[in-house]
Amino acid sequence: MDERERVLFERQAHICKALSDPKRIMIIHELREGERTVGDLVGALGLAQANLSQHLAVLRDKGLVVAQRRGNNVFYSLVSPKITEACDMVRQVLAEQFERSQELAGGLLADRK
Amino acid sequence: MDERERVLFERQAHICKALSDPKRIMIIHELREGERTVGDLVGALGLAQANLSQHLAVLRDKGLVVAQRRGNNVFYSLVSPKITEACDMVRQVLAEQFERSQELAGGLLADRK
DNA sequence: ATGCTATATTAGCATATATGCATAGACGGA
DNA sequence: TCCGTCTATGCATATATGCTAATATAGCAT
Repeated sequence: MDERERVLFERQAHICKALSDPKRIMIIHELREGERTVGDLVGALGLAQANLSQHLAVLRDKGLVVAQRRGNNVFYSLVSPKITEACDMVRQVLAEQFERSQELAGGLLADRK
Repeated sequence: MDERERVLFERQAHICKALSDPKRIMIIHELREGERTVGDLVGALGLAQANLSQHLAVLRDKGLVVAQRRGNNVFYSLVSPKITEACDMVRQVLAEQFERSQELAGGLLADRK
């Protein structure tokens, strides 16, 4: 495993870390519909403004969202649709996990009859 | 945002958290070639056995890998190819980030001449 | 049983992260 | 300029994470 690859893995890990908080996933989920102001997000997600702003800062630092100030508001949007796709793939992993646990549950019922 | 969705986001976050460490990404990268014993992984990745074992435990707990004992060895493998796909999508996000920074760098050079 | 190899777990420490609260900064309007 | 609104930052604290070293468990062979 060479050094270059090691660095890539590290950066990949950083991106995943940005996605590893439910509130940040909610933010991304909301932004997939289009750009939103901080106030919009506070309303939609019911988070405290300061807290939301901190999570937005994390997403900004990892390069997943961009902020544009327009007048009194700051509009956030996703840097790339790939981000949504990545989240969707993780969702699919999750879906498979549920399927597997349903199979197990089904097995239990089958044993019973 | 209903309760059900909130729970999903939390579980999604847990999966991402499992992917948010470079060593664990290396493990997954290695496992995409097929199943590996803990010893194989120690050799391939150059991690301390105890440390590796802990990371494997994380991946196990989050349901991303499975362990099967055969004789004296424990073989690990990915539960699903979707996991690899999810990692690949994250990699693509990373790739886009590099492209963007190259564009910026290109802009600098252009300004200079 | 004993010992050997392979793997897992525990404890302790250092570092990082999330959160709430208070406050600071930016912008538009009077 | 002063005010009100929108957004960001700093600080204190609680919790989580990763690492190492030591120890425990499981299976195989003698």
